[in-house]
Amino acid sequence: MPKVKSKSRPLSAVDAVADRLHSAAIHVLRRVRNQDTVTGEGPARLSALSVLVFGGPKTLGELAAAEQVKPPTMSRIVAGLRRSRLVEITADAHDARRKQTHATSKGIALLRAARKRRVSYLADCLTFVSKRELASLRQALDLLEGMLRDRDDR
Amino acid sequence: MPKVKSKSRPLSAVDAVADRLHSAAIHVLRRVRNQDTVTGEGPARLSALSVLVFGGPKTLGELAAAEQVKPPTMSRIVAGLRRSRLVEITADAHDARRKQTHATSKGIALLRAARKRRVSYLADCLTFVSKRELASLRQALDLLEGMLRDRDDR
DNA sequence: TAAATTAGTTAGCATAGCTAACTATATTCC
DNA sequence: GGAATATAGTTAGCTATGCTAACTAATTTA
Repeated sequence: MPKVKSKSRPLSAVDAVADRLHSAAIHVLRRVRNQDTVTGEGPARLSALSVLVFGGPKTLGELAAAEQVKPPTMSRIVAGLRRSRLVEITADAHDARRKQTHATSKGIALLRAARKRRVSYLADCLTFVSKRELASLRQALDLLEGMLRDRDDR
Repeated sequence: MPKVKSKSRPLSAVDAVADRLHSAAIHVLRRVRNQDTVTGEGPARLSALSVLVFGGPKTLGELAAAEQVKPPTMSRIVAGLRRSRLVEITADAHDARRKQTHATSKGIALLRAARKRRVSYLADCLTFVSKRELASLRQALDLLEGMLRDRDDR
């Protein structure tokens, strides 16, 4: 959670970047979202499935935390994924309350295809970007990823 | 719509950046989203209101196009904003089918406050970022904004 | 002026978020 | 050991947001 209010640098400059960052994030996702509709699964399900595919099996609570939603919400998301045979649920060996959720091969395949479409779309958008610009984008992403890692609140 | 498939640069490098860009956009928005809950209005309403505040009055169709949703969806969003007295609807002078939607002063105030919260949150996250890093982020945003402008399909 | 198009709404469906209240299992504490 | 408490997940029910299909009303076109 952000606690520090400002520092030496003029705040307005940071504000402007923050504002543009927010706007750019919205617009990037809007474009990409359209590429996902063909999967037949909604964004919350695809996102949860992605956590399972790239992070391995998780309990419902872990998934909810990873996706920053409440348990009842994740319960329904997982139920939907299960109906579509994209995940399977198994009992936890050490705690009968917990349920391990893991992606099926169908789930893995679907996610990989979806990811490929998304990435292809953005990659196409980046086709005419110069090497130097691409490098600066990469640098900015390093920065953002670090920032998001440091501030993993909420 | 992306039509060109690739070019000279090795595709995997672009793919990796595209993938990271997608992921970063998701995570930035997830953080920021929480800051908006105190307004009592959902994301779709705030986003539509933002279009009205910063872009001036719009017809329902224009708003739907700007927000990339279908008219019935925007119809309901506008109805919600109206119930909360954040927008007002007036008849179009030239076409009786059209309805002009414009933000009220209450709507403008609410949006400004929400925007301030969002930007403050992100700005706080960026507080410990160096001048050089901030410059590279700014550069990357220039690039992204250009890319999004060029590809204003869908 | 009749037909076609366009703007917006209404109805009805699905997903996705929440809280409150519940069940079932684990843990803690006397 | 057993009662109280805490934790994991589900169920029920609300709101918001997306869609398509079908409708009304107004405008344009033929």
